[in-house]
Parts: sequence; structure tokens; C-alpha cells
Amino acid sequence: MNISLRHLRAFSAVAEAESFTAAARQLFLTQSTLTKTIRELEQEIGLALFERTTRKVALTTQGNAFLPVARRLLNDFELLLSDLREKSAGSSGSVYLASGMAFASSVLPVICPLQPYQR
Amino acid sequence: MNISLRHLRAFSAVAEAESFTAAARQLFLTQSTLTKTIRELEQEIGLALFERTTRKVALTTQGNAFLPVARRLLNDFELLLSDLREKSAGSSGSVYLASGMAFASSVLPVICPLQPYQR
DNA sequence: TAAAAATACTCCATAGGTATTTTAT
DNA sequence: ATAAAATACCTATGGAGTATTTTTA
Repeated sequence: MNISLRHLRAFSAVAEAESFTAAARQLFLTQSTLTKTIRELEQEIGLALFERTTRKVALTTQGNAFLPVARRLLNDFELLLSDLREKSAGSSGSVYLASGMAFASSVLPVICPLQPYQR
Repeated sequence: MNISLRHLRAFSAVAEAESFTAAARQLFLTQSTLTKTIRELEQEIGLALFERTTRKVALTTQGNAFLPVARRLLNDFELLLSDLREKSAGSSGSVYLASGMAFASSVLPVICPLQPYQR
């Protein structure tokens, strides 16, 4: 297995909601999937992150230490993404071209053949 | 699709090696898999990260901007993990107990039944 | 006893691989 | 001509779901 952002998101959500069922709703997942994800995470790092009964889900001491770091990481990642998307939007806008007939019929077709944009 | 740390690792490795084949070796992956991973990443963020010919792989301007951020993120993640593993090791060491006969035969079996350690 | 977590399965998407083709030096 | 990237295709793992069982307030 390989710890991924998915695990961090799951962890953060459960910590926030203090409930697997509620967190699953927020993540648009089922309680079952979320339980498995958290178990995977706990097994991989060899630590119990939550103390659970069927009535209460609470962070363990280690879970408490883990939480802020996990959240910062998630936040950094989201920032990186939005940063990229912004750049992406900037570089994929429309370009309007005006030219005389000669240029439009001779040069343009050569440097801009009508093919799916590739880069 | 969902950008993951796997994509960032792939990106970082290719940028470092300036070659898909070489980076794949370092990651213990095939060139084919790596090519696909990078393509996924580029499609997802809508940016070309590399300028490639069969002879040279170079970062685009956007790729250059992306690189340090991606690396910091990966680094943070690795730090988080080693931190956790350290804590994990700390909380799973051995405990040595000494007691008199009475305690050892009456109380201990109740609070420490011989079962696989669970936490 | 009722609500929530855990478990047992099923399914499908995708991470990974092999083999081949394309491309640029 | 050759080495490297791209592509086509295949497989197996695991992420996600449904249905059910277990647990505790």
C-alpha cells in the first residue's frame, strides 16, 4: 500500500466530523469505504489515529499530533493545484488574429494547420 | 482522474533525469508507465510540463515554475511520514514488568490477557 | 433497541507491465 | 541506424459500492 492524499483527506474529515458516517457523507463516500481507508492508513503508519466506539470517534494522542501536519499538507497541495489551474487558464485563452489575404492563405495554413491543438 | 503524489514524484524524477527512460529506472517503473503518468498530469492541469523530442526532455516555463513547489510538497510529505513512523516506533517498543507472585497471577492475567497486541 | 462502526462480498477503473511503433539524431 | 518516446493492448490490484453483522449507549 501507499499512503496518499486520499488517506489524509479521509483522516482530516473524520477528525473534523468525529464520525465516520458523517464524514463519509461530506466526502460523498460510503461509511464502509471510509472505514477501510482509515484502517489502511493506521496499518501503514502503525498507529491508532482514532479511539472509536459505535457512539463516539475521538482522536488518539498521536492522531492529535498528526492532524495539523496532515491539514497543512492538504492545504499546500490545493494551493499548488489552484496555482497551476490559474496559470493554465492564462495560457489557454483565445488568440485573435487579423491579417491580409496573402498572409492568411499562404503562411498561416503552414504554421497553424487545422489540427487538434498540441503542445 | 485525481492528481496524486505519484504524479508529483514522476514529474520530479523526469525533471531531474531529463529523460523518461532514466527516470523510470530510478523509480523502478517502465518508460511506458512513466510516460502515461506524466501525460495524465499534464492533461489534468492543462499544461505542458515538458518539451520532448526523442533526444531531449526539457522543462517548459510552466514546468519550471511547478518544479520547486512540487518538490517542497513531496518533501513535506516524506517528513510527515518519517515523523509518524518515529512516533510509531516509540509507542510500540517493549515494556518490562516486574511484580510479586500474587499480582502476577491474579491481576496481570486480567488486564493483560495473552492475545495479539491490539491498539 | 437503535444508530453507528466493522466486515464480507462484488465490481470496475487504473496503475503497472510487455510488445511494438514512431520519431529525431 | 539507433536510442528514446509514444502507443496499443493486457492484467491485477485496490478503490468504491451494497448488504449484512457486530457493538455499545
